[in-house]
Amino acid sequence: MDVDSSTAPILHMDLDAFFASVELLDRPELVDRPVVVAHDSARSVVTAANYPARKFGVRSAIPLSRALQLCPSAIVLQPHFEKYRHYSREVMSILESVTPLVERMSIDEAFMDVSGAVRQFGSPFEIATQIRAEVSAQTGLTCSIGAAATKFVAKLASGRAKPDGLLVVPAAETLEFLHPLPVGSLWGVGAVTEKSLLGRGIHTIGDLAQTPLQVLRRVVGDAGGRKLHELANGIDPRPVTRETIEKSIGHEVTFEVDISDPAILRRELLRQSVKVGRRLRESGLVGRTIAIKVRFDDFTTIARSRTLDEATQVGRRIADEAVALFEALGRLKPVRLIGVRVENLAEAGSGSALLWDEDEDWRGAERAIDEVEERFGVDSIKPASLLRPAAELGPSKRRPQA
DNA sequence: TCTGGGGTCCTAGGACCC
DNA sequence: TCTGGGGTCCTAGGACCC
Repeated sequence: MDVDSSTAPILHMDLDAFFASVELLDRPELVDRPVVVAHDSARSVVTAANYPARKFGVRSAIPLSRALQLCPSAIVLQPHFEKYRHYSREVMSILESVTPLVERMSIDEAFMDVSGAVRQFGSPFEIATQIRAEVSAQTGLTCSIGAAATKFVAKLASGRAKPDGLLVVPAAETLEFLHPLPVGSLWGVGAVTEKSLLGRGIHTIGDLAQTPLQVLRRVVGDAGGRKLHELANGIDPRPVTRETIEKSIGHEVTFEVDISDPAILRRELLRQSVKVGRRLRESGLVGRTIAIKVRFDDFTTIARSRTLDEATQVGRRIADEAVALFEALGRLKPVRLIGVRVENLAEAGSGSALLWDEDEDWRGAERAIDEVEERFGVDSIKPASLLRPAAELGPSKRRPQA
C-alpha cells in the first residue's frame, strides 16, 4: 500500500474488545458467539463485549440486565484483571521496543511518537503494520492503530479503523477527515455537552469549527470552550509523554442492596482505607487530602474532604478521617455506594508525613483484614454478602458456560 | 433498563493574604 | 470608613474517559 505517513508520526494503539478478547483466548469455541465480560451481580455493568454481542446493541458500561434483554443468548464471562494486566504489559513492551516515547492511557490503549524511530524501523505506516503483526503473533490479540499528526486525531483514527485495522491521516488531510464527524466523537464531548451542542444546531466537528469561541465558552466553560475550538480546527499541541505521578488513589464499592446500618458503612470505609494505605506505601507515596464519596438510593451523590497538615500513607489515619467525615453527615438515606480517596499526593520522604512504621498498633488490624480477605475472598467481608443469605439470592444469573 | 470502579480535569465560591 | 484586585488554597459538585 502506498500511503504517505511521514506527516503522521503520532500513533494511537487500541486493543480490540480487550477483556472479551483475552477471555476468548481460553474459550476459542465461543469466538463467533455474543460474549460479554461482567461481574455476576445484580447491579453490575458490562465491562466488555465482543463484536458479535455489539451487533445486538450491547456496549460496555450498560447494565448487565439490559445487555441480557438486548441479547438473551449472550454468554457472560467473569473478568480476570490479573490476566488483563499480564497481556497489557506484553503489548506495551512491544510498543517500547520501537520507541521509549510510549504514553499508556489505560490498560488497553497507548500513544506513541515514532518520529525518532523512522530511520531504524521505517515510516509510521510501516511501524504500525509491524506492531499489529507482532501483537497478533505474540499474544493472539488484535489491535487497531491510528496514525496522525496529533494525539486526538490519531485516537479518532484508531476508532475508525476498528476492529483489527490501521488508518493513516496525513497532516494535510486532517480537517477533511475531522469535519464530517459527529461532535459526539470529539474527545471531551460526552452526553451532556453533545446534547447542548446539538440543541444549538452544532452537529459535526465542522459546525463546531465555525462556531465563535464565545458561544462555545458559554456552553462548556472557559477552558472547555477553548479546547473544543482548537480540537475542531485540528490543533492539539499536547506531546506524547511518559508516565507521570498519580494524582489520587481511591476505592469505592456499590453494594448489592442499599445499606442503612452505619456500622456496616464505617467498616467498609475502614476496609477501603486500609487498601488505599497499602497502595500508597507500595507506590512510595503519601497524601494530604482524604475524601469520601457517598451515593444514596436515589443516586444523588455527595463528596466530603479534608486536607491534613501532615500527609499520610497509614490506613488508620485515612480511616479515622474518612469515618469522621462520614459521621459529620448525620442521618442518611439508604446508601448505594461508598468510597474513599486520597488526593494531593507526593513522594514519601519529600516533606512532613506520617509514615507506616510510626503507627505500629494498627498493623495487627490491617493484617487481620488481609487474612480474612485472603482466606475467604474479598466478598466475604463485603457488607452486601453478609446481609444476603444464600436463600435470598434467587435463581443464579450465571449463564450456562456452553 | 436502572445505572461499576478506576481515575482526570474544570468551575465556582469562600477564606485569607498582600 | 469604605473599597480594590490579584493570588493561593480549600471544598463541593459535575462532566468526562476507559
